[in-house]
Amino acid sequence: MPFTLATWNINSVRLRESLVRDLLTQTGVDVLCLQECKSPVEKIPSFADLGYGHAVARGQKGYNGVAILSKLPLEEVGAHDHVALGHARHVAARLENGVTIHNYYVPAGGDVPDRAQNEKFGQKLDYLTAMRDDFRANRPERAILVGDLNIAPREDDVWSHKQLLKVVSHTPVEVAHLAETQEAGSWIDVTRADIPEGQLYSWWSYRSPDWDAADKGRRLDHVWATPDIANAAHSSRILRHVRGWEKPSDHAPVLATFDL
Amino acid sequence: MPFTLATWNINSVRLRESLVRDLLTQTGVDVLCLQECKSPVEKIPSFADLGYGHAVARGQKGYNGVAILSKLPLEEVGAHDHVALGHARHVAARLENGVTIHNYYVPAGGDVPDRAQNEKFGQKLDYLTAMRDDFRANRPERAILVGDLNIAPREDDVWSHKQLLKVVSHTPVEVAHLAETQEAGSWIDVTRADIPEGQLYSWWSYRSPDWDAADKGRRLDHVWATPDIANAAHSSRILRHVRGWEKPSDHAPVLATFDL
DNA sequence: GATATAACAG
DNA sequence: CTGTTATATC
Repeated sequence: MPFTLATWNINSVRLRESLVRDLLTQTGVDVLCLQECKSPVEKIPSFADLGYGHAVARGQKGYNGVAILSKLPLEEVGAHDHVALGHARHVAARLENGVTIHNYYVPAGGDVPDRAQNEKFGQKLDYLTAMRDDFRANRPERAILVGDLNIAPREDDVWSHKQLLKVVSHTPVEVAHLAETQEAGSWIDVTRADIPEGQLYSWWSYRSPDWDAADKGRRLDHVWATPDIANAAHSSRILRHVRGWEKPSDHAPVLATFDL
Repeated sequence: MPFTLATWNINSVRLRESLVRDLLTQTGVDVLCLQECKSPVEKIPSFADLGYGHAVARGQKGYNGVAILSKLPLEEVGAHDHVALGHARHVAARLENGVTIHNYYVPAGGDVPDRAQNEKFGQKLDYLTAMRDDFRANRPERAILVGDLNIAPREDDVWSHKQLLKVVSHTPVEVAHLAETQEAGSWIDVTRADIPEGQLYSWWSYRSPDWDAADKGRRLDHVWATPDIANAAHSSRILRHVRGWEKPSDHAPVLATFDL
């Protein structure tokens, strides 16, 4: 049974409930992973009427928050609080086909890319290290990892590699940490396996009103899979037009289909 | 030349720019006096494209603020800061026919109708006294006074005279202060001269979702004129339906026409 | 209930 | 620029 999965940083699931509904209706994805729900779990809207009767989530009042909405039955298999930040940044669930889905929202890391000056930057790096150590300790199998990892690793994942080398999300130290995390789980970057060439972005700042023309984007949102199922993946795509919807999130949904 | 004038507490002119445009387009009033613009003067939207190329205003950042928008040429003739509150609560302008328009936003007065317990209530009374003294010192002629006076003077200006006797806006001491202010300028209550009988409200609280059915209103917004021009007034009306517009102000516009 | 402000975070 | 949380005001 092939299934299609999407990851989307929604930047408030309550404010953008109608956008989530539009995405679900228009794409019919089987699984939607959301980040930055900014909502306690009990106040996350239900999408059961659209066929998404299965959901697992972690939430808190004004910040962070992750949710997995699904047409297919789901079993929650835990949630990490790496670095003990007390943040709702991860939840995991297993489908009936045995595939585990990890939904992550990695800390943004603040403005200054220096852990001596900026505590948040250190927490971001430590968070990635904790993820790495977890994957080393518990090697993932038949697993998919999606989410807003807040790092654009490749030169063609940003609008200007040179201008972003010292900008949080594309600094060499972050990219190195992300690479270690990826290697630790033998994760395959499904989006880039499918679309190996060319500029690819999933986020455009709110601060540029002319985001589409200026196109100063970054690929912060990712779909990864373990090698045992990575070759089942295809049809990866980023729904750029969603960034242009009325009152949009600053992130666009990233999709992939798995024949499993 | 007859001209029609409206007064409307808009509760943020920037948030409700489209409502102001709708009112101007649908009524074609010659002069619109706004209160609670909640905007610095330089950030008040322009309505010149609708024919309202003349405007005078006083404003401050988050509170108060008054503006007169006009199709007819206007000359600003000053603004009072009664009681030296530093609030933008009055502006006056003169039309080419020699009529002076005063636009007032009298302080609301807080919750407790006792100047010993509630400083704001004292300021409201003092504001009215200062208005009175000004009219005694400078007797108005060929003048119109409009605005949110935050007092419903008559029994039929409130949904329940009895239940509001101790509620700020309808207490005897406020009504007495308003009467002195009115007498000092020999002001005629144009709305009540035109519509002498029956309940008449211009404000319904946001706190009642069912404002229309419950109809617990108060007439806080007034149109007054000096005796030399008061008999030229007719066709007074309160646009109650505007209170039911999408994202409304809690006040409805009050209109009058003057044949001058 | 509905505006505003401010500080914080993205 | 766009969210959140608070608080203050009407």
